[in-house]
Amino acid sequence: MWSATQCVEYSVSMMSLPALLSSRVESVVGVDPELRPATKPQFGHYQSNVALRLAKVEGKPAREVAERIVAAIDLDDVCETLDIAGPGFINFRIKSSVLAESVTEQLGDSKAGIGTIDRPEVVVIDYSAPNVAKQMHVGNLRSTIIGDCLARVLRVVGHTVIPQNHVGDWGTQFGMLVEQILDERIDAAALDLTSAEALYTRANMHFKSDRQFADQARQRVVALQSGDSETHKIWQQLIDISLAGFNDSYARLNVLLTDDDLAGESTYNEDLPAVVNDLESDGTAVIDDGALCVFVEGFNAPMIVRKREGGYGYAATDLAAIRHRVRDLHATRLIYVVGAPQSFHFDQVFAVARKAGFLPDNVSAEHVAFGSVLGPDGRPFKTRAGTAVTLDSLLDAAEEHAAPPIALAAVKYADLSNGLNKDYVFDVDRMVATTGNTGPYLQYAHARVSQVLRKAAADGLAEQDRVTVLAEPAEQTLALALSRFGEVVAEVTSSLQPHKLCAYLYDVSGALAVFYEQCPVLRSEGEVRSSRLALTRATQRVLATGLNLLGIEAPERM
RNA sequence: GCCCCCGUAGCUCAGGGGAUAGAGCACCGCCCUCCGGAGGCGGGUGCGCAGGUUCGAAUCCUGCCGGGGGCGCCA
Repeated sequence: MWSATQCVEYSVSMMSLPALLSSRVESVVGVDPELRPATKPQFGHYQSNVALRLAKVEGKPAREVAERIVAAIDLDDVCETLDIAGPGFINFRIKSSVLAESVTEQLGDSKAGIGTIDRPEVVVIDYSAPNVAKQMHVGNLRSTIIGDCLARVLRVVGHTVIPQNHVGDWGTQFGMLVEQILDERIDAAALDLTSAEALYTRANMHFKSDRQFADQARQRVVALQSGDSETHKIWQQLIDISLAGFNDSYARLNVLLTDDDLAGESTYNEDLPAVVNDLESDGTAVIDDGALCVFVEGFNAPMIVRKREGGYGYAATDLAAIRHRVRDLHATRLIYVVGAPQSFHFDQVFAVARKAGFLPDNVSAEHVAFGSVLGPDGRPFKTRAGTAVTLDSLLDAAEEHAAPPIALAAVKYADLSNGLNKDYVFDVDRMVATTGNTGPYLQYAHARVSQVLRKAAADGLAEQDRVTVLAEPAEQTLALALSRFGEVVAEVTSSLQPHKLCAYLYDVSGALAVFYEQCPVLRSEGEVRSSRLALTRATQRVLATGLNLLGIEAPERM
């Protein structure tokens, strides 16, 4: 059901080098040549297996097909002589003058080679969504920073991004919380997030152990939903202290979310009767065992939109949210950055929304399902005390190893650099590490190039803006890596996998490190020096821009 | 019972049907008269098991084994 977004076409305003190569080859062979970065330096810069695939169709030896293709392609202006290798791979080595020109163009581009999309969309991204009266913990971290990264990436290519923070501010637990506050005669306005969470725990225990209290809590939910003023006042106080706590966390995490992005579950409360009415009136939803259900083929359980007692569940809220995002916000792409355990729920909600007409065919809906955070024992992660690790304690631990911007980079990158799908094992030592494939390593690369450029400026060297010499392998490797930036960013806008951007930036940093060791910049002279300075500037821009897309600061000194 | 995800080096993880499967950590060496050593270079008997599709499978299909998650009135 997500195929609509998988075939979005990218046409960049500035044709990137890989795109140029690909289109030239395709014009000859008639199919996507599936150009890939070469797996080994001796195979050139890009490789294609198109001859092997065509050989099967044509019933001819692959090398023969490859020879015919190579003879027909005119790439003399872009590549060195094409090589045919192994069973029939075609290897492309870009002329260093072309590579140099490409990096020069990139350096002059305001977005460092990131293309702008032809058909901008309105994209709603649902992420973060912490629960009121609970501190943010490491589980909330993933949604928040992944969503933040995707928002930045989609925005930079030209989409209109509308973040929606679907805060958990509605439902049964608030009856429990309000009732506990009244029971303990607490002034809710005097609570902070930590004490509210403790209250939550007490309320939960009370609810389970005291039947009378549980009944009162249920009645309190009804009072809340019907607008009882005393109940609503206490609820609002809980919201206020929670939002203040969340904003502290967002500020500390340096993410873009603001109060403008808040759209908690409660905001859809008034829509629910109408939404459910729509479903019921056209027969999409039917009463079953007292509850109003939607049965969808392929799902072994119905989606309950209205409970037997008449209350609405979170399925109804999510349907209302979809309706709002499509009808009022005019979104054509909906993205949900929510944990993998919710996969069934979202599959079902999307299917029901399609059936009900809330989700037209021209609007896509994707669940970016990320894995759970596990402890070293492979079980969902808890502290020794059995509670989730708070965000603040994790950041505190990281700041014992490095200054705040570096520590934050370590934590964010440790998370973003993992594939989304899999659960990942939480390890404080690894998350706060600053050596190896880490956020601080990328920042360090940026700080090094910044240092070189700072010294160049101090030496009276004007900003160089042309790469003209790429004689050394280390220079070529770096230039080649830089030229791929736009493709990688475009890939992330469709696959929604931030770890690919991480891997790319790590590649660039590695190429930079080798260049830095082998190719003196300031101690070289003449055209070599000016070219290397330009290459250094291009590297700085790609690293700074890329880190920014990850939501990570790129300091010039560290 | 049914469904989804996962299983790759000692550990944590990348791998878009293609060439000799790669990083980081850890461990052992080496590299500072050299733009920043948070660095570079060198060191490896690893794709859970068994079939299948294919010229070619870590990747696709089937069945097992192992781990996690989900499956009508919590959100």
